[in-house]
Amino acid sequence: MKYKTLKGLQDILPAEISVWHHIENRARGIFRNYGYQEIRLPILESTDVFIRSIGETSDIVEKEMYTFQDKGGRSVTLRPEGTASFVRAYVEHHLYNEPAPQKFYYMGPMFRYERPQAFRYRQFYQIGAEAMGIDDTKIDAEIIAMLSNILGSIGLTGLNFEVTSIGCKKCRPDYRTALKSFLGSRLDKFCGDCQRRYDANPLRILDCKVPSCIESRKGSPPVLDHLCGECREHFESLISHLELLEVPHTVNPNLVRGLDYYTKTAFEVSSKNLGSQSAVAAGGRYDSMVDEFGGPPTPGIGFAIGMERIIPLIKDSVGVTAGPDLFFCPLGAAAAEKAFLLTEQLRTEGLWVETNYDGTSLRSQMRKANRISAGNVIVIGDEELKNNKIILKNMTTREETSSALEAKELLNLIIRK
RNA sequence: GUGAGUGUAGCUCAGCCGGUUAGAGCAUCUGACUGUGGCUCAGAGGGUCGGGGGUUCGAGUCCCCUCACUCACCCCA
Repeated sequence: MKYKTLKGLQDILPAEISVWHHIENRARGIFRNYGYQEIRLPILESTDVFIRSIGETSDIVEKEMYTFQDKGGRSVTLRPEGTASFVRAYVEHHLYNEPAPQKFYYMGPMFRYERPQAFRYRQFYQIGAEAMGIDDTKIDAEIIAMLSNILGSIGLTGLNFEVTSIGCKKCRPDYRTALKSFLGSRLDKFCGDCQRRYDANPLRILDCKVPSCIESRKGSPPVLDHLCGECREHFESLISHLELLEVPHTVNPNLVRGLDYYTKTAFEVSSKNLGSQSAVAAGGRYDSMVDEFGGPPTPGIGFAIGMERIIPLIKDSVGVTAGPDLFFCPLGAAAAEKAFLLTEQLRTEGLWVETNYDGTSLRSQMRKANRISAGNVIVIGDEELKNNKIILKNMTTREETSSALEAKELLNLIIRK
């Protein structure tokens, strides 16, 4: 085979598209109820947009971006996630001047140059939402409730909602140093990965699954105890609002975000029914990002759902698309011309109609009609042309109805069923 | 970037210790008292055995290299 998709990229074929439509349609319905409006953003951005927001030392920026030079010598990058592009657009178009909260959603592909594995691709699709301009935790609880409703409406069950607070620019550095001083004294007891994490991302050590690391980190200072007054209050308020809305959730202080821009609220939804890539959606608050992009200080919160992560969980329960309303089986050249014309006429009237294009036997035409799940079949031969009468056969009930060989009458006959 | 596994028909796979024209099921197409589908039966098309090199009288099978895919680690939706 000469050409194939690039590593980690995939074609989405008609056979699987109904699952995608199902998810997108359900999500759109819920977004509407919560007042979120669609925004469509470019896939390509100036590289700085991502470096500045996601963080220079994050894994995404350090080794996962599709970055290249355009013909003008500018460094551009295929977006590895949606929020940075969104905030750029939010500031560029002064959307903060609309009444708060401003609420947006988007759907589309993201790109990360990673080694592909189960449920992880280099081009992957996300459905994301962003709520801007409100720092009250009602908006946090509301967006998590909305996420829960979307996932439920799509048909997902057995999900685990985890929430935490990762602090803000004031208290996070304090916690980081407190944690490092605790871990530093016993670093030799941790695995190689954790020793490397000590400098790169010490919080990640709290999430390591190696048994000796779990043992060695016992007694480490709890994150939530090191939040500043404002962040602690915010987190407690979030929990009480989640309880008010009856959104099921568990507090996981060791949730780690790979993006630098998050502040306070962070959350993640995972499924036990996936492989090691168990996160199906994740998000959090980003209260200083708009500011950093040159806009007025504006709080924001958002999430993204990973399409490829939820599709395997529901694909068996989503029905497949049906076949044509009508299939013509013409016998002979004159009948084929007539069928061809009627096909066109009935299509313009709103029916899905197919006809046969070659002169094969009736048996094989019927086989084809059956194979493509046609609802009805009409055989046209010399008799039918001469008498201007045909018989419409319903392929599921085998019931036969006679009719004139004329578009209007056929249309009525099929629509009535 | 690291580690392991797998590459034979469109799909799922069989192919013994190396041995003659490489098989099956499903799918596709055709046919079964020449105008009626699903079931059944018969037949046909479809393969440079991922690619290259080596060993051998002989390689789908053994060895080396390479490419691709898969899973896992890292990290993440």
